[in-house]
Amino acid sequence: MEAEIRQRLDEFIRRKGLRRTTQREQIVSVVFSRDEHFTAEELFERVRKVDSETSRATVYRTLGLLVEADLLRQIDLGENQVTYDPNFLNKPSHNHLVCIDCGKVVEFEDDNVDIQTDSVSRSLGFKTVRQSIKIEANCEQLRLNGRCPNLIATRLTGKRLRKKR
Amino acid sequence: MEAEIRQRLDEFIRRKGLRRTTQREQIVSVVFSRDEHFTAEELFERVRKVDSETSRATVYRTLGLLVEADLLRQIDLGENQVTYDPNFLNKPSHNHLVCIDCGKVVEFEDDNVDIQTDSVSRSLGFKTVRQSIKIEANCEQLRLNGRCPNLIATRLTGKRLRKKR
DNA sequence: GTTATTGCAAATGATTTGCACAAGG
DNA sequence: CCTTGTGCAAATCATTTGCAATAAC
Repeated sequence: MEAEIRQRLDEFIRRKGLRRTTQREQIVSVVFSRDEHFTAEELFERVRKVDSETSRATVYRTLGLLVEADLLRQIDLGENQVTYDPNFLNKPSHNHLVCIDCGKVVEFEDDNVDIQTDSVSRSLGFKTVRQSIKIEANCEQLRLNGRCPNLIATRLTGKRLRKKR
Repeated sequence: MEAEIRQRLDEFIRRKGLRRTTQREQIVSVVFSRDEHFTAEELFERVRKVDSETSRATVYRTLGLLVEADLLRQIDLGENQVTYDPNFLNKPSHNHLVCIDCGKVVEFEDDNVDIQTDSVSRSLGFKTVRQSIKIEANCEQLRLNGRCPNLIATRLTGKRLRKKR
């Protein structure tokens, strides 16, 4: 994975007449070191642990680059900050289900859904380039058993639940 | 339509122990006087024409109320501001296709899509509460004939194309 | 050497909030 | 009256930008 990312990025950098810098290298390796979604601020903090000099501005600028190079995608999870998803290289057509009970985000790929949405596009006279689906849903286990396995899993892994505000 | 909105809003206001104010009445009637999507700022300008005293803060606060009452929905069209959609009362399960060529937004409802996404939810152990789908697509007519009827229609009706930035 | 890139701090822009006054019930 | 709502201006918060210094190529 790493290799393909480097390659794509180098290609992008060459094509655009940009430069390979230490900061970009570091940011990219932090971005793709995990498959979790993140915000710019969260990335900034992670990057700072690797290099305490890197500025917030450079993080934002590099994020813009990665999105432009289509290595990273912005997704809308209903927060006030933009969320970034590093998993589109592995799962080019995945979408997101957000648990209303615990905030957990589940990624899914489903060909039938894609077929249906493509069909909608076509019938409207368009050709789908990309789509984003967000399903907000309740956990059935919680409703039936009063316990949400996702909630528990989420607590255990320490993943962030819903945003404060 | 108007009647049902008033009724729902009154019910919401009563239930929450809120008050009916001139500003709220005016804002609501402006919001539902058209079926176009709008931003808070655009609404503010429209409201100002009716009552030049109304503040931006009240517009924002009322928007929050309407969303909470589920009379209005926030949608993500990839702009930097939140977009509001007043059409969910008429079309409870509609979604959006955005033309990459001209920025036109087309609303669509499709039962098959809903069936597929519900099925995805179920298979993951969830129960869908709501979903939002954004299809980004190219206009086939533009590709085939070099002309985009939507683009033309959009120009004629003077609707806003893509955001500046 | 050029030209792109960085870090910093200041600017921006949308949205929110504290507060004194006004208005609904 | 008593409490909620409003307008105003200031505050927030994420993100962007101008600029002088720094680093790619």
